[in-house]
Amino acid sequence: MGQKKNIPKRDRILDAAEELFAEHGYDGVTLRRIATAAGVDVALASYHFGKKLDLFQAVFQRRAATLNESRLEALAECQRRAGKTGPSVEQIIEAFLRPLELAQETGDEGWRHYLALIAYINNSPYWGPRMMSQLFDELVQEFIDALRKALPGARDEDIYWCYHNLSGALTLTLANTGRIDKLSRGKCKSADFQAAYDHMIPFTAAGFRKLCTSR
Amino acid sequence: MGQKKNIPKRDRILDAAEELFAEHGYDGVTLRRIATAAGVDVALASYHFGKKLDLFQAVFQRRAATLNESRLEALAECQRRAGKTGPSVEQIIEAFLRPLELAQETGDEGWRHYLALIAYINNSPYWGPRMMSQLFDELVQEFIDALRKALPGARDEDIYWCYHNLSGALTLTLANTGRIDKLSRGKCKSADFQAAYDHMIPFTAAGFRKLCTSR
DNA sequence: CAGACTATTCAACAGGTGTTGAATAAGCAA
DNA sequence: TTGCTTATTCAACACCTGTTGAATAGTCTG
Repeated sequence: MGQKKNIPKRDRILDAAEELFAEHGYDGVTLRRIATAAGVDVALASYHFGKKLDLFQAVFQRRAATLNESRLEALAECQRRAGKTGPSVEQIIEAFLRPLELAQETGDEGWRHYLALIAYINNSPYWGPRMMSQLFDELVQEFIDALRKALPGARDEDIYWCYHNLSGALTLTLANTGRIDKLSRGKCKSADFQAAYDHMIPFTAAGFRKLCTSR
Repeated sequence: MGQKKNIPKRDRILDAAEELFAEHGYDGVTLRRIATAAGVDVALASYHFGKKLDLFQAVFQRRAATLNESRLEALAECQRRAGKTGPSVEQIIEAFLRPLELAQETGDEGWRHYLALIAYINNSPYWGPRMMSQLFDELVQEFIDALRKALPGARDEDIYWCYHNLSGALTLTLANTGRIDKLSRGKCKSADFQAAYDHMIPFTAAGFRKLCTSR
């Protein structure tokens, strides 16, 4: 139980904030609750991170670079493998999603909480426009470019709407609300991310093909 | 500007709460802010609705019945039209989505805010499990049943995962965060709900077919 | 060791929170 | 009108919020 004593308190604050922000949102969490969960005095959060909003952004940024790198690497590798013809839609979407699954199944609960936080931010009319672009736009555009090449002749408008649908399905998966468990009466488990992506990849790939293939 | 003077103050509170809760979430809004936006004293919210949480649920419930009826009616009508063979996947999804578009384009901003609130709740690990089931499970199961008939031989697990993807795409659309506007550099507008559904219907229908058609 | 810097806690603040009870106004029946 | 009920405001409460400055402990360098 007390094995986290080794982790520096600064990091324990980030971990606690990550988990609580992901579940209750920015305003649903107080600094005192974060401090208590981290086993730390309230003032320490201010000392390390300044204002509450700065802590929120620190949590948001902590894992962003790592995540972007692993996804870009996955894209690069699938492009390498595909050779001259370029990767298929499925392969691109797989590169977009699988690194998330890996992060979620890593045993480190932090990644699961972090990705739930991304879902919270991405779905929020307030935070979404303020925070998503700065860290994820560049990555997304890379994937869009790859998709454009895999879908020659597709209208840009259609590609972006398809990506919107993919992003929505992904966001709800990351949020990990457990709703599908109830709906399906246990047949599906929202914590089973592998199953989620196994279904999401062919599902969305078929959608892209349907809308973006000239016929 | 002052044309809402006729609306009873009780309803003005609901309207203001609806809009603010949808944008900032439950904890991001104070009763005082709601009261100010409604042009009303703070205590009036408590008088009409009791606790803050009760007001939140009142907002959540106000339009639920109307919404469910219009969607069930759309399903019934598409089933009537389809006759003995039953409606196609596209037609079922259309019945699931179009009433939302109608509500959003009705000129009454309230519906747009309400649906954004649904998106907030559905994507929240805290509120989702607590609030979605009670009002929307029955409706969803009706549509799932229709989809089962339109996709004979499909495994239940696959159907539910497909519905999950549909629900995610829909949720992000309702949230109306404007992110796709930036990403597409204006080519797509998240406020253009008709365009959103025009793309979402064939996109998700193709996904259902891909995963739920035995081959 | 001293010293300097960092990390952490303690105590307190000014302001905001939801909620309540009494006071006042409005609407309506008799 | 008189009464009664509902609607609305006012004032206040006890509590919680983020933030800060001073005080204490810890860590490292010389």
